[in-house]
Amino acid sequence: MTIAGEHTENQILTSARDVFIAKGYEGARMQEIADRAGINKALLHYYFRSKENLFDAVFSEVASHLFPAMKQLLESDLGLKEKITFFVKIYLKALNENPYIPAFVINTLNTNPDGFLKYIKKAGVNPLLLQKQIEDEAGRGLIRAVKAEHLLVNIIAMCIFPFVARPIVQNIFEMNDEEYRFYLESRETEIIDFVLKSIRL
Amino acid sequence: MTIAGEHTENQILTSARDVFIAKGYEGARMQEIADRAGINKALLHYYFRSKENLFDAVFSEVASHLFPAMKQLLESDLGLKEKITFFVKIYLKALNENPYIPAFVINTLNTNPDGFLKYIKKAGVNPLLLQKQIEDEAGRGLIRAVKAEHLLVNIIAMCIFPFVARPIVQNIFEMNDEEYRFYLESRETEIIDFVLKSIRL
DNA sequence: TCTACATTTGACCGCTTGGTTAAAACACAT
DNA sequence: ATGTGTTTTAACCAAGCGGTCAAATGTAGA
Repeated sequence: MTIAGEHTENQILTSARDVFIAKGYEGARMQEIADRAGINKALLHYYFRSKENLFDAVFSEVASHLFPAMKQLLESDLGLKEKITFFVKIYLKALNENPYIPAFVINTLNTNPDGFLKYIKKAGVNPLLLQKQIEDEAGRGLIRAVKAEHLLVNIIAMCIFPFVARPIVQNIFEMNDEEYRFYLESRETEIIDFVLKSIRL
Repeated sequence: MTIAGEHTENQILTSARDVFIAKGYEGARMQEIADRAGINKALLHYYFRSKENLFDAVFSEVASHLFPAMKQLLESDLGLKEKITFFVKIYLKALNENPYIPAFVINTLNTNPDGFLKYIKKAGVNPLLLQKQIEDEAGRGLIRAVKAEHLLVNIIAMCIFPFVARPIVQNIFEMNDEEYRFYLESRETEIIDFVLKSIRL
């Protein structure tokens, strides 16, 4: 692969990601991806043999950024409260930089449930360590006992939801875009506070 | 409209809802909707002039079931803790009966953001009442002070997330379908407990 | 400059899609 | 039975889709 070739390939991947995220798999058009990449449509098939291949390439790139940070943090040796604090901060920062990814993932997840297991499995997120830490700190009277599979889901849910359901939330609370940006910012301390308050003794 | 006609129309709406939810707007095929309804494809256009019209009909029906229950509960005169308890129970029950609706709504919300505001506005969910009640009960020392726009979002997020991200959650925690059903059931008391613990003084 | 290979293009293809049409089948009041 | 309006159908259409192909262009070493 030449340097020019790599540049073209990256251009395609970037354009494809944008279009797939905005329109979903079925709604995305190979022509539009080609146009945005500034190339001929036939060239898409030269680099990625089919639409499905192209989508797989895009998705695996997105997925590869999704889990490792989570895994790394879960396996660090911080105290639980610090771990939760950092996790929420890192996670919300990542979401702010890619606000459309969760909806994209959810959409793909539900219209095409197959083909995901490999990415999830490969990520190797292991909640057992978290459970152990919870039990340990609960035993030492630092927090109350909670189940890891609920705590983790609760935290992630609270982080992601305002991004995937933005139009609903924004409208019910009658915020403009500026106010919503502010609202998203304020959720960082709010979620951390909410969780820590809940798991205190 | 004759009785037979109404029957056909309902048949179409039911089939259309199933297909739209399973495949999304772009992925849904008029032919498949017709087949499932046991009728000719041309008859779809006789009752609903276009695919877009049919989708609107389906979505407005779904949306009309989404908010009224929420609104009614928020405006009832229960104490906050009872209100939260009932809300989670009712909401999870509705989700269990229609587990694919949230993903469908999120998908539509993000690929076609327009046309939603009317349903949301019409629903008239008013969080001001909730905020007032929170301030009141906080003033009386029953709970700590929280912001309604965070509390409400937190609760709904925790309820919905395991339904829209089921494949991920199920896989990370290595559950089979039976175990996941059980997990979803256990979340009811877990969420209620998590929230009430968080807002205690 | 010639050669061999990778990259890029415009034109094209078969198929599926949402949508139309004219006629048939039905329902029902007279 | 007949006429009238509604409901249903098979056949069809133009447009748009993902994908292909042969030819053109670029790029490097010999």
